[in-house]
Amino acid sequence: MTKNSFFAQKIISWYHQNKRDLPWRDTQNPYKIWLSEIILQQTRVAQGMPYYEKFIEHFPTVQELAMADEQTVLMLWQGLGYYSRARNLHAAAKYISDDLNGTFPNNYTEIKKLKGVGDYTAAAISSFAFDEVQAVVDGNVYRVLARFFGVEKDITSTEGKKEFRELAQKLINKKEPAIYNQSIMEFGALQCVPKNPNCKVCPLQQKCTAFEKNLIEKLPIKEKKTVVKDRFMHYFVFVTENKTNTEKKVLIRQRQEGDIWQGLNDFFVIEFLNKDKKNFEPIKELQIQLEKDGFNLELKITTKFKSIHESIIFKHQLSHRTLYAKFYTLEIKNTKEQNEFWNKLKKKYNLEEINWQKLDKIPKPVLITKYLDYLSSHLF
DNA sequence: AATACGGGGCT
DNA sequence: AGCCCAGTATT
Repeated sequence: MTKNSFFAQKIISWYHQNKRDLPWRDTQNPYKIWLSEIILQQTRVAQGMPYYEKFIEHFPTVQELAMADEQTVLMLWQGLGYYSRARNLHAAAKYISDDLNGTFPNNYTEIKKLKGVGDYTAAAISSFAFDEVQAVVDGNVYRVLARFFGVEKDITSTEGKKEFRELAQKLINKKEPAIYNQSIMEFGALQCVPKNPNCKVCPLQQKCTAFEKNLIEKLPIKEKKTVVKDRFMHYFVFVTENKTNTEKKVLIRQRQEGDIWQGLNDFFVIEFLNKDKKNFEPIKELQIQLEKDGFNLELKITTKFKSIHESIIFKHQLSHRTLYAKFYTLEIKNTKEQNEFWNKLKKKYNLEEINWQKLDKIPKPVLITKYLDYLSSHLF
């Protein structure tokens, strides 16, 4: 038996004995498979599962997803991260519904034309839903192949990616491509895990190059590490002075293109990139910022506020950024002049006025949710 | 080829 | 604190 056929046979038989029962595995419905694959990009099964269930419940078919508005889709995606996935998912649903007559594309090339679908996802959908012979290459596949075949190429290089892709395509079982693809990924997720894999019970051990050469901990080789930069954020939460949350209004801002959290909502913010401003005085800094933006202030800004509450510093870790955020809640008085100030702020910074309670109903970054949770447990 | 883009879990 | 996760799009 060749090493290649040994590999394919062993992982498929391992799969039949060890596979998890996952809701997107008992179907060939391309919509459900597509949805699961988008959710699972850079995301663990355990984290993605509840989101998959929610989406299927809200949008049983691609048409219903297409008819939703983007804020609703982002609301359901809230907390999962990489929000372009949700926006692309929605855009692709509209494309399928409007331009493809509601029929899901049925081959690799057409599937890859969907926004948010790259090599991996196109291979996954076309093999799982349409039995096309397209080998998937995801993080699991890199690890399993690198170890078993002893491939020491850098998986972050263009050349390395190409080599793994060709190897994967050579190994795929042409009779049952879907099962083969599921097998190698499940094997990587459960058996050939990144740290401390239990090679003692591995059915591939006797022919595994990395095991033989003691390279398990070294492979796969990943040269480029992501650089994490700091961001210091000072959030200004403008609220009206009404007593109850029902009447209280707050100014929010929908985040725009070219930055994190596009399409989600937060508040007016003053930011520093490299290092935070020492002794940041919120009212003073706000005034400086407003004047810089051509704001014509008739009054000393301090007279406009009934109260100011300063939060603790929230440290929020993203994969590529460390965020340090502080929130200043500014209660604006309910007088004619102060209302005018409120309206100018709204217009100048494209803010939206909503009831405080409505904050629950709009999509927000986890950082903002943490702050709101902190507020309700410490102040009210 | 390099960088941006989230959040959570595990070591 | 670092690494990884059923990666993709943009520059």
